[in-house]
Amino acid sequence: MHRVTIAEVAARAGVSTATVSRALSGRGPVSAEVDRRVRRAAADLGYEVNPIARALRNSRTDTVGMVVPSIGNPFFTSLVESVEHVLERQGKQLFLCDARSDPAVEAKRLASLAARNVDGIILSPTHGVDSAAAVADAAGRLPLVQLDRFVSGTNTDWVGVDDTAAMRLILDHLHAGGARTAAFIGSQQTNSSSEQRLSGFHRRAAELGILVDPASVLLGEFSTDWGEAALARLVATGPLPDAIVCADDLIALGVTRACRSHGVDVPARVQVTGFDNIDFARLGEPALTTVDQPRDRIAEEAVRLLTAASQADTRASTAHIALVPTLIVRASTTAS
Amino acid sequence: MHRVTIAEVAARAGVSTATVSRALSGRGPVSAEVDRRVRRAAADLGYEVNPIARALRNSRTDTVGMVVPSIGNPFFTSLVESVEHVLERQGKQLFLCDARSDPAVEAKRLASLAARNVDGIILSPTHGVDSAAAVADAAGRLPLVQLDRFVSGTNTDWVGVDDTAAMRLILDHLHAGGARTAAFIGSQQTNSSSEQRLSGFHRRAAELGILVDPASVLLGEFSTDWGEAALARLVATGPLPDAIVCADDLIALGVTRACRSHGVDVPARVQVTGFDNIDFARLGEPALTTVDQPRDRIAEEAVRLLTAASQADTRASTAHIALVPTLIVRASTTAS
DNA sequence: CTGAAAGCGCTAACAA
DNA sequence: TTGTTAGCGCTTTCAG
Repeated sequence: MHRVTIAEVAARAGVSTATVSRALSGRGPVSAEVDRRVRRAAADLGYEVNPIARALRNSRTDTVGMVVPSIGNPFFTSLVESVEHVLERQGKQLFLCDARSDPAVEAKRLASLAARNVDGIILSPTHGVDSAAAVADAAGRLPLVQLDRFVSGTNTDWVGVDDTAAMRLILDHLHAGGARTAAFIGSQQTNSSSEQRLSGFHRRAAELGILVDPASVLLGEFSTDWGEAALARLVATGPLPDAIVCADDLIALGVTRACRSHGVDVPARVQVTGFDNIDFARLGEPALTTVDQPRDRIAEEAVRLLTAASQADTRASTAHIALVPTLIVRASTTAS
Repeated sequence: MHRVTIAEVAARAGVSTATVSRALSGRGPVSAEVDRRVRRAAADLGYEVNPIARALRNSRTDTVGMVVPSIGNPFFTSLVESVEHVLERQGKQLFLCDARSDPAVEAKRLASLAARNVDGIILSPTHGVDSAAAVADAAGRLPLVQLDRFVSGTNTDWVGVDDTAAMRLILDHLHAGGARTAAFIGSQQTNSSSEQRLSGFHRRAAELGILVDPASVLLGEFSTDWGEAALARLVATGPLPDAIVCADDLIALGVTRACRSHGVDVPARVQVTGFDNIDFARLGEPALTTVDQPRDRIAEEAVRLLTAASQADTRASTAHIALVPTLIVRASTTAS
């Protein structure tokens, strides 16, 4: 299985390798006649560029790296899909890595991507603090934009959703549905999404006069298991609130499932909301009211920022783009 | 942002680049003293190998490519997680690609992986027929093992689950639960999983004397939407069967959801089963009885086959490894 | 045990 | 417009 090289194409077309390179890459002057001969020869031989040789020469790979906290979380996979779609239009490849919610793994992946000379990195950081060193390091070496979450103390581009606005939408809706007390089930405050959503929750609840028992703010992780466990705890410890605001759809799915097994009626006894609008949110029982993240927009902006960063030599001021989310009303809440 | 090269390490250690290479890669004789000096210099300078240069020289990348039909399908993402886990133990990286259920995209990804000199490819093919050319081509260039599904007419290693055995488990269980008529909701017969599951279904149903109305074999795609649509069709066209066997969990989740909205009691009126045992199967209402695929085993075997294939020069006989699945009984069926 | 030198496949000066 | 040449960073003969 021999790999055809540019030299063989050159020989067959009767020109030099430089000319072949110019003809095939389309930059550099080539006469129409020679161009034709070269393309012909390349086609005959079944020539394909060797991206590795090209990368070594150019230190560019036309590849973007992406690192997400967990490929098992449907929100991130759909974000990946959006990003890949945008990149494809630019003829770039995506190199996807899973950090397995572990800053150490994440650091390895970032280093490896940088070593592989990807043209830029799109990262949704695993941890708001522990990810800092690796992120700063990677950002110092190549263009990097953070997605959805960001690491405190880093100074890179970021694009995500306005969590505070989202919480406003959610709480206003719950309030309209009659909620006067509320609980919050989220993840440990180890990432920005979690923090922003919780603080947005507290703020709007206060403004609306919705009571939040500190004991009913439960922080675990972004998973259905945690949602189930947290609801069990709420049931055990006291009277249920009118509404339970969850930091993401996985948690909310766990909560509604636990409500079913505990005989708690959703939304009649307690309203429940999610966050992200993953596909499965529709399928819960009841279907989840949630906040939709404009993934395609997020992906587009991220790629745009990356492209801009690779072109500008001067590190221009960094951008923080917070997109406005949309409330998706379904059966797990009462207001229309 | 300058990248440290082997030459700089050599200069600092007062040796040649060849010696540095030998010391750092650990092959080739190096005196203890020199070895220490080199490592010291490398550490001081923060040297990291350039994987691109190494790949160009060695035509090996320590990277395995993986192509799945859809990264949005949780079954495939969990398979990816398993594979990555196994590879990590061997110090290899995974390059993941999404074929978006499109043989044309898949072909591009395969070609691109081959061009990038990955050491091998793990593929779950999108289409049983249309994927053939690209798969054969890729398999001719480097080690390739198919996972879960396979393309007819190709001759590569394969590892997956014994679909026929799985259908036996499912139908025996449904039969024990009293089912005497059954429907099948699957995807178009464009991939082997689909075909095998359907034929396994028919065979065991016949053996057990379970009646299958040809009109109740509905083929669409692996998605919740299709599950919902198919159930609506079953409801519209006639008396429901005692059981609905779905070709994967996504379909089953759609079916149970539609059952709720159509007021069909699961499992009292109709039993429903899924396939794959994705995380969300537990969360449906009712929780899904399904068949668990031993993902970790599948991943392990796949990587093992790949490694074997890269080492043997002679293309040994190809292996087809069908692992035995396990029935997971939950609330969507009646037998215990 | 170590160094010199060639070369993986490609592209960008520089010359012609 | 085209060819010659050097070199990206690394590994591996081949001499010493």
